[in-house]
Amino acid sequence: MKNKEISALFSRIADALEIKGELPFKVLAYRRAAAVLEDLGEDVESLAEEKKLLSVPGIGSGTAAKIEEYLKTGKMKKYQEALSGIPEGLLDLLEVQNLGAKTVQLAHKELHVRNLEDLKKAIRDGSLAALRGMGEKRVDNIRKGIESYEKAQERIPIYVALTIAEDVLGYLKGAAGIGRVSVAGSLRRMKETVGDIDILASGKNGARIIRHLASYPKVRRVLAEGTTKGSFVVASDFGDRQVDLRIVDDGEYGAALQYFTGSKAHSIKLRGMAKERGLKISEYGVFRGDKKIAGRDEEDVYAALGLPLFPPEMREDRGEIELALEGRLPEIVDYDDIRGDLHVHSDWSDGNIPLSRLAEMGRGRGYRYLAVCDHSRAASYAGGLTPARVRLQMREIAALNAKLKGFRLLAGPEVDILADGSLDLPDELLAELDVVVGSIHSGFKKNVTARMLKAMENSHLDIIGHPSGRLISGREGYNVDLEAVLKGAQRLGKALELNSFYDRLDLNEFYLKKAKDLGVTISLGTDTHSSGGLEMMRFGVGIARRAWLGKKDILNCLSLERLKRKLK
DNA sequence: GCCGTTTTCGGCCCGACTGTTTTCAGTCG
Repeated sequence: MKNKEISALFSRIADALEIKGELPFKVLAYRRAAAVLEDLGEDVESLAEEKKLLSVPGIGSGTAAKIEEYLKTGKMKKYQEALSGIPEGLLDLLEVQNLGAKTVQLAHKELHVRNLEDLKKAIRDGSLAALRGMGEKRVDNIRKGIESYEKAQERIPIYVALTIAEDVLGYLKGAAGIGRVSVAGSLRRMKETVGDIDILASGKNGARIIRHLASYPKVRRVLAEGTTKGSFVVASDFGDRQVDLRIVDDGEYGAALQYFTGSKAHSIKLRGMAKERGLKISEYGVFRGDKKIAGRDEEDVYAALGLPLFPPEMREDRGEIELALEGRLPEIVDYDDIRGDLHVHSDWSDGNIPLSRLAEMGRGRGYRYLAVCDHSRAASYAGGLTPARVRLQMREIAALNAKLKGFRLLAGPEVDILADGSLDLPDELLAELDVVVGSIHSGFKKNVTARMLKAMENSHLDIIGHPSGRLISGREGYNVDLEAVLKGAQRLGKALELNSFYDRLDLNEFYLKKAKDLGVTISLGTDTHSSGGLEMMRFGVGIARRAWLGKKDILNCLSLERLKRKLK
């Protein structure tokens, strides 16, 4: 897939044009094209072959031609042209907070700044501060921007972001005069990683609420502090992270929540629609002329445009608005539709929770079942179980189940898919188990596609675990053709896992969407190894919702009885 | 550069905050 590659080119073109002072809308168009490509589920190359590039919103005749040129020749003339006269290191400066194209352009023109080192020098010797429109404070802010840029603030995993956000939310609720309060932004939309943490609150005295948060002991630095808006650096177990807080009147809360939840593309489309209908949407409400017609609740804002209240996870401008207008918005899975967890480890292999405790934890969450999926012997590093140990564990599970009412532990190892695609436990044993998850744990680059396909030929296998093998924190994943695996799963009637551990979220939302389109069933498992692990289910469901999966697409929305029928 | 049940030309989301300015420009989301 060359999606990312081409997206990066467009992004660089946008940066270069912006520094050169090109028409802002042109820059925006390249940015939009880059963002669309980055987020595109389809392979841009196959789209180009099928002559469907123009059907992608944000791709027009200009960018389509450039994509085709690049696919054909490996080059893009516009790219060379845009970057001519721009030193390599200059574009990177746009990543620095508080430093935008205008200032970069100025520093380049007046001081011949070519890269970060030059910029730092210009700050040190005072030449930057001496430029027109600059001054001590602006330079100081740029210096701080460089500081955090050099700390290479990567994107924040959703689990980390939500932990910090809920901590701040708890503190904010103690503020005098505070009304409603919620997370917003990409965190509310449950993206797998977020850039920053957005929180919205309503209240009469915004300045006081913002001061309240500024005095939170975990706030290390106040970046901005106004009457409606504040930015803070908050300390956490996961490092310092930026939290943005906005305060609005309670009567504007719905409009503000809609606006600050985004996504940007979704909101821009709404604003365009509003304009067509003689309305105006802002974070303060929906207006006809000077008259406010909605704003207190999100639902009213959407209703003013004849739209339903979209689940935040669907607000990505991926066709949801058009479908809703036709009354065909799909119903997606809810957080409490999940009847059980289909991937947890116990202290029999590399987990640290006894079976009896797992059963209590599962029941405590209102589940009807929990699949105990300890590793098989090939995963020796994880204390993988031999066939004899598997049988022993099955007996203990049966004994526990005999004592449980309305809840079952399911016996189901996470069996290794070996180098030749066979499974790491004998067929006659697999036949006796409730559920069989097959996963790759070694040989990430070796014939992974063929091995997975062969494993799926085994009639005892039910689910392929973490099919891509990627870790969000930085492991690329298997060398695998997921399209082929999806088609194999469709043909052989197997389920694929959505591993819901926050650093995996594997399959990702794009392949999940494809799975849904192919009618492939998805199984949600948290890959729990320790206490708190079951909580990861919310991230899996969040991603499932982003992929528009419904109850019927998900194995563990089934009752125990129907699940058992489906598995055997 | 993209886009169109008002348009193939002429629009393109819009407001807060900050710092530099005597009324606004840059940056951000």
